[in-house]
Amino acid sequence: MKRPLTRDRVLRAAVRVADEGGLGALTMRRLAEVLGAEAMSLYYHVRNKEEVLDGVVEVITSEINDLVDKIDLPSEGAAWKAAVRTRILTAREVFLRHPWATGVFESRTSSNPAVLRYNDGMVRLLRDGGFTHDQIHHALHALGSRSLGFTQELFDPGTGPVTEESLAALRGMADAFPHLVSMLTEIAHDDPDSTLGWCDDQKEFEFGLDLILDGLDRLRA
Amino acid sequence: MKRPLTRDRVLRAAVRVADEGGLGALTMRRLAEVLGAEAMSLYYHVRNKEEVLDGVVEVITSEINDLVDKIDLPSEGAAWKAAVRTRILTAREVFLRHPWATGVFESRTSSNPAVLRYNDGMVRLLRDGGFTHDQIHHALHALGSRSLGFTQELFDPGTGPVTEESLAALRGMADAFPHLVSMLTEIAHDDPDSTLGWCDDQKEFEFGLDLILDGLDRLRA
DNA sequence: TTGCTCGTCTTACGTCGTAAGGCTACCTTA
DNA sequence: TAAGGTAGCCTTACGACGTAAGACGAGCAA
Repeated sequence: MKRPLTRDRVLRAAVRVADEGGLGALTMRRLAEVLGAEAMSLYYHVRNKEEVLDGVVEVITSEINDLVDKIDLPSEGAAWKAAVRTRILTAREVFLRHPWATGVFESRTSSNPAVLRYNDGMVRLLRDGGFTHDQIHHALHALGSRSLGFTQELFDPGTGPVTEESLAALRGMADAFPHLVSMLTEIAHDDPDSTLGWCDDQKEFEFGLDLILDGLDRLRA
Repeated sequence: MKRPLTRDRVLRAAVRVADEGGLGALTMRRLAEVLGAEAMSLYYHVRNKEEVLDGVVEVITSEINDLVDKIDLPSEGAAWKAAVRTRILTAREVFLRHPWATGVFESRTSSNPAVLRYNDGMVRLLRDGGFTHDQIHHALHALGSRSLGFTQELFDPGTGPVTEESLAALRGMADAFPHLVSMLTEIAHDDPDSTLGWCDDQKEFEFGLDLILDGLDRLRA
């Protein structure tokens, strides 16, 4: 890395570092290292680490915008739903490439240009669908982070495949959490194709998304 | 603070420290200080800071469980919706008391007993409503963190009240984000009761919640 | 009395973000 | 062309963090 430092190069390098080593690896020193510079040199291009993280949000969101800008789908009237659905699932792909990034988005109320631009496009699609501005406002809040393609999961029976041990552990909790356990055992039984693990994140995301989009569709004038 | 240290006292103190100074104030040294001890003494009762944070999740969720356990509402058949709604809005109150806590929940896949117990109760209510186990599973994923009463907002026109300056700033962005700006100006105009700020978080939360609950209700057999 | 073990404290290490200021290469301007 | 300034990068150092290693004292068991 011999080229001169740039705010833009710094931010792109930050994404690269996090891609390789996770968010924990994103250190000012490590960031400088991959740029062939010293930590303090970064501060000429960036006020502090917070600004690096803000910049990361911007880089990721720009990546999303580049993708969704290429989508050319009708959005007038009833077509709004498919258009919004595609937009959101496209954005989601970016977060699948940068799994660490959701944590950064969660930690700041991002009002940078890229995020505003993404939301602007969202408002346009909903407007095409015939929603009022007030409805659109509610819709954006109802979608929350889902509009960018990710959700906060609190319920996760465990990553990894459904093993015999985990089923045994489940049976051990049947007394303490009877309803939960009987649900999970049925889930595991219904889907013996257990290599995928307990839950199919993508399917669940789409289920929740469709639930909301269908609900919104019913509100249209 | 002269009483002997306890894992439980440590965890409760952690919640207190975060309540007073935010999550950033939750330091092993600060935590020891409010307990009248030294930092390293904590490690006898707690493996590391991660375990403190896990414990904080447990304390907060227990606080939630204490509240929702007192709810005595019918949940059979169509009554499921009101029961779940009340449960979730009750949980939400706890996070309004501990605003910093959402960040802790987000940062870990919490499978501690308290969270399992909360989810167990949720499954029971949905079961009472007549949902299949498979539907309940989808429902829990669709609700995500909303089942505990909080959401990840990415869209926030700005905290604080709607001032003349912020409206002027809005007009300045009309060229870059036309749809977004025209929506926001209409929102601000429709609701001149601007002291509340741009968005009523509680109203928006309930809107999104009802959207999902209504959608689920239509799936019932 | 002796010795163990439980709970706490002292000291210290490595890592983090970053403040303060030094060094050089280049540009401006007389 | 010489003088001075500034842009860009670096060195050094500080305080805060999590925590490893082990010392210390009190209480109990033998």
